[in-house]
Amino acid sequence: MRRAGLTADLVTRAAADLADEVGLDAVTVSAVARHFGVKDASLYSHVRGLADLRARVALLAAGEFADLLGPAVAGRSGRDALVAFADAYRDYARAHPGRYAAMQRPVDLPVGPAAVTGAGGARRGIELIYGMLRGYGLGEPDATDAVRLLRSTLHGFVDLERRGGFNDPRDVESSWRRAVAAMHLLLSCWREALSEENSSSETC
Amino acid sequence: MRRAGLTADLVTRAAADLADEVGLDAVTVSAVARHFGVKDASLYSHVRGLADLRARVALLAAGEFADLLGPAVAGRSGRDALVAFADAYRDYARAHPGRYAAMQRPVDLPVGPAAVTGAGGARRGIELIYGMLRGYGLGEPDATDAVRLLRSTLHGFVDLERRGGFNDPRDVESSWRRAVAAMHLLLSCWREALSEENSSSETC
DNA sequence: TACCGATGCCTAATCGCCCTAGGCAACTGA
DNA sequence: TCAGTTGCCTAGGGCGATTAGGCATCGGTA
Repeated sequence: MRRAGLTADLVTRAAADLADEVGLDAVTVSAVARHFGVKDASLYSHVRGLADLRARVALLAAGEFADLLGPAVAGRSGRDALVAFADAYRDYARAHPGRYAAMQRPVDLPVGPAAVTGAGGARRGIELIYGMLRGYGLGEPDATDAVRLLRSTLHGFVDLERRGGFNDPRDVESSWRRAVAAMHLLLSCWREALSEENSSSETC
Repeated sequence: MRRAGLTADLVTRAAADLADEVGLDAVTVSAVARHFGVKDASLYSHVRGLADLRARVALLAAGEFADLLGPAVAGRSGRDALVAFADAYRDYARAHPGRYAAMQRPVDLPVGPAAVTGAGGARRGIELIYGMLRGYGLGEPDATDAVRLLRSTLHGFVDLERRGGFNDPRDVESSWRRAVAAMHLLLSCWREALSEENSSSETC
């Protein structure tokens, strides 16, 4: 009987692709097994179970994501960097909805040494934002607040868009560009308008 | 044998409470049945199935949510209204994570006449934001873009917070206040800084 | 009060998926 | 060539979703 030649990596990659196609919730051990023409039980030699599989997809995605965002901002700064970062962020989420969704849930289970590389992906992503913001000259705790705001807006927009939350006929692309422009404006204004003291000012 | 006296409403409410306790994903027909001391099959007289149950929870939540947000902004305007709205939004999401999650997924299945009231909840929520923004004097398409941006940021923040996405020691409350302040600043600036033409200006 | 129809809840049964245990065959390297 | 490793399989238990069909319980009516 021919062997399918599975490995944890192959299985993870197949699961990730499946997630992008049919949604993360539809990713099932059985479905992945079917994809390889193999019985469900066979996957358990490579993956601990469903939770482990999902965690691996999350780590894979985080790595890919960071690998994509890094080059996007490399060599740019200020507004250019922000726009490139934001667009790369949204593009990835739209091209890989399942992977993106997988990334969102916290990875509880350690998955071995590969976890280091993968978890590094998530961290790397955050670091990238911090680095990007350096150009806007923010110190702590402003930088943390700004990163959180930026992450919230990017994630929120992408998440609402993915779920079909924008029904108005108005072009979503334009709304996105405006949103990114707004983020740039905000980051530029931050020190004057949003720093600790004058948090109620209208210095616009 | 005593009857449990179930109704679609009771079942929905129990499912919503369960979702808030253990997470939306853990809401199962069996679990809700157990809660009533009843067999799973019995629920199918009141609810079409799991998808229907989730849809009902979503509609219930949307209604409650709008009922909460309305009073929060009533009688306020400008920054006050925005802060009250945002806080009510976040408070609801934190107090009712399961209901909030249920609201996020689109309701595919019509659930009968009750759907009208419920779906009205979602619409009402959006209308509220539009109304609130009226104070900032935005016309179309600025208003739509601004609503989308505001929704994105609020949802994104709340979603990241719920998932434990904020790890830094820096107080999340402060970050939230800054984020809301930032939204206010943005809405105030919008016409000067973000309207169609001068989308690249730094008029801050 | 006695009856009757509606309907609430049950049993029985099927299916899909998760997961474990144990076995045999297909690869690997000596 | 052969022994050990390991990949995939069969067998089986458990749980959740869902359907079909039955009986008891309820509300209303004569």
